[in-house]
Amino acid sequence: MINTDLDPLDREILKLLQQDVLLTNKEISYTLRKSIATVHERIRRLREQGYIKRSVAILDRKKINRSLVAFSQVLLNDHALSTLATFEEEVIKFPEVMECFQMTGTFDFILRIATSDMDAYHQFYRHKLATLPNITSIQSFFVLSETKSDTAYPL
Amino acid sequence: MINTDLDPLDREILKLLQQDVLLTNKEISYTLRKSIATVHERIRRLREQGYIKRSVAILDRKKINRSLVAFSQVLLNDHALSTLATFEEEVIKFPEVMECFQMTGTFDFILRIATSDMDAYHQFYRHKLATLPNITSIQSFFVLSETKSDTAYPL
DNA sequence: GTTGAAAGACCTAGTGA
DNA sequence: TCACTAGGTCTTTCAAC
Repeated sequence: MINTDLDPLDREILKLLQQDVLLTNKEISYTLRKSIATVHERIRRLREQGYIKRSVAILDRKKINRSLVAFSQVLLNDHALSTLATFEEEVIKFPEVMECFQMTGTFDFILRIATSDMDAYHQFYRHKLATLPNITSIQSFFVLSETKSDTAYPL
Repeated sequence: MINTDLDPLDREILKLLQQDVLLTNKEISYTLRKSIATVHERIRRLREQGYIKRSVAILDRKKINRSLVAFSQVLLNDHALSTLATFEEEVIKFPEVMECFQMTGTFDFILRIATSDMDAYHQFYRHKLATLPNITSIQSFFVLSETKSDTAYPL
């Protein structure tokens, strides 16, 4: 697919939808001084071409009993393809694991873990994460406060 | 406010909206075998009570030229309130900084940085991040691959 | 690519059960 | 909680520019 670059109107629409995807075409068209049909067509194209991957509700994690967030750095015994693949396959099955990235540097993976409290993290660590094969070390860091947490990319 | 706990219907609705917030009340009511009026009232309450914080479009970062993601661990010279506050105030102004968490452990903050490539990261590091006052050290790790990246909490 | 108009779908609030 | 209703809003399509 040709990477049809975004023009200024596309960018303005994406900025708005990154903040609030429930904005109506009418509201957007008013804000950007374009017709409803134009806005509608642009958004249809942005979805079809994959610029907009998903539209999701963001929950307040403290209200649903996920007050503790940890980042866990995992180092594996070796880097055989099967070792990496097995770790990835298994770790993403844990519901506590919100994100898993393979990394450059002094460890192999970084995980973002969300649990209700330290006790729940401990249970997760001891009975789930640490039981996976080929793990050399796990180092965990806990979030004290969220200074900024944004899903919107500047455009 | 009393923390009115979520009942099974609330949880099912939140599960669906975390995956796709554009589902119509009609579709949800069909899936969960409830009336549209019931679904409508539940969602209204979930928003009002703050369970649903925001509804956002998630973009494909590779398509908008943010291919490189880094985690940067920052250690400050001291932990005076003003030192912490100044760092936070300044760092969240950088558009490359998607997230900033104050952490427990051997460093003070972890940042998630999104840039177009390593050169852009280098520019950010050299001319923005490293110029902030009272920084002792910055250690950066780069994402090789995204194994899992979810905004939806299991319920 | 953009526009206005028109038809159909959906939202929302209300009533009564 | 549900079924039903009705007015108002929004989506989606399309011929025309």
